[in-house]
Amino acid sequence: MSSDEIIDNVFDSYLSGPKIFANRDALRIDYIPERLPHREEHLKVVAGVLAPFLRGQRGSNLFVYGQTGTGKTAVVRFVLDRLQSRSEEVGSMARTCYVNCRLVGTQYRVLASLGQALGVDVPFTGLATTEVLSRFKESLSSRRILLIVALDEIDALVKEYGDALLYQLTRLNESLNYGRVSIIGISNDLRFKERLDPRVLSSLSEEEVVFKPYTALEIIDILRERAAVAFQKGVLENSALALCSAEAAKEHGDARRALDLLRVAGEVVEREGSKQVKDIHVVMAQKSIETDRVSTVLRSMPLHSKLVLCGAYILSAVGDKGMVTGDIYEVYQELCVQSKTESLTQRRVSGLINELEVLGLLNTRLVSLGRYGRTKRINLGIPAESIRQVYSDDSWISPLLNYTPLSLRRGSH
DNA sequence: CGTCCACAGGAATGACGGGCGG
DNA sequence: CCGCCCGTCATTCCTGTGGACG
Repeated sequence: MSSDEIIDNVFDSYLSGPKIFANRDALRIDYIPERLPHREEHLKVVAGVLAPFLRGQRGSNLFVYGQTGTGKTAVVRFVLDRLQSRSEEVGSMARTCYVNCRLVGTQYRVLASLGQALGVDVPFTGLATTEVLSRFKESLSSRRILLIVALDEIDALVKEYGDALLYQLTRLNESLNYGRVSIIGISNDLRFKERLDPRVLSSLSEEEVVFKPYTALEIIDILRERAAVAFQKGVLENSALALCSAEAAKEHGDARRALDLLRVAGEVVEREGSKQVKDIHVVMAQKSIETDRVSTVLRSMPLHSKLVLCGAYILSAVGDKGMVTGDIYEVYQELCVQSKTESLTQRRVSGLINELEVLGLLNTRLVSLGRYGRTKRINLGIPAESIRQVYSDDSWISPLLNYTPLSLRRGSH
């Protein structure tokens, strides 16, 4: 069979197979649905805070807090959309602007996107931040605009750059003759408030909404709404849907996780050419999401992290469980010799081990062995097999997978 | 009961690379 | 295009520490 034929076969079987999705996008996280089940109260609060804008008055600033996948972004964007269109109907000067701080990146670019929302021309670069700010002010003031700024993942911005920009924005109204600004800050890290100047904090959280995680039952309702749009009729089994929500509920009620799971399950079914999404597909989806995650980090890690992990892999295979930092460092150094790489210091490797732990690739526990020192006991956080699998087609690492450490060469110890 | 092991992990400093402003 | 600045990664040097051993 020629390559062309192979490809055509795949395409054909895809096209001729049963159709699973009606509108796959409805399961994506940036999709704004028609209804937001179990967020009626929050919608009311947010809409209430913003309502004064339609009468040309400034509403309060608002701080929205909640863990990932609790509907913060969806609720805020939903209300902003409605407000924008109502505002145009009644001819108010209220405008809205939504910015994801983490995606946009820097203070400058956040400010630039605010400017663009007003139609101000801001070059990608070249202007001082204060210059952008004053153009922004000028535009607000001259056109008497009431602007609602939603800053999503605001914690990322503050973590990187401090609260200087927020300070400017919260104080903007004092120096404006006409036009007003309100801020909606969205964060999933409550501790980030501690980093704020008290003046900024009190101004930002004039009003506050906390989004609690969804319960498993609530997630079922959400999935049902989305699934009705996303899937063809009769394709999705109820129990599969319930399983998705149960799994997501385990993870602090993360609706985003549930939607991902459901989408991937649908894709699994599509690929294998079956007609229905069943429990088994959800389980497969879960595995596939996890292995995807693991194999991307494993592949994208810097070389020395790979070598350290590889050392841990070798030691764990030897079975001599109870490896500690020193053991890994020793093997790591040998691996460096093998691959003709300069080795890093123990201090650094100790840091790398901590990073690997954060990624969930290693489990570590601080232990004291008394007379024999104080160190970290380390285990693999993922199956050894997945490490072997991913690294066996890495030309740098694969020759090292079967290396035998010197300490074991003569069979002693 | 004090020692002292084998590290943990903080602070200061240096090398490097990439983007920004002029 | 160049110099400057800033962030990241790494090194060096350091102080801290739980508990078995003597």
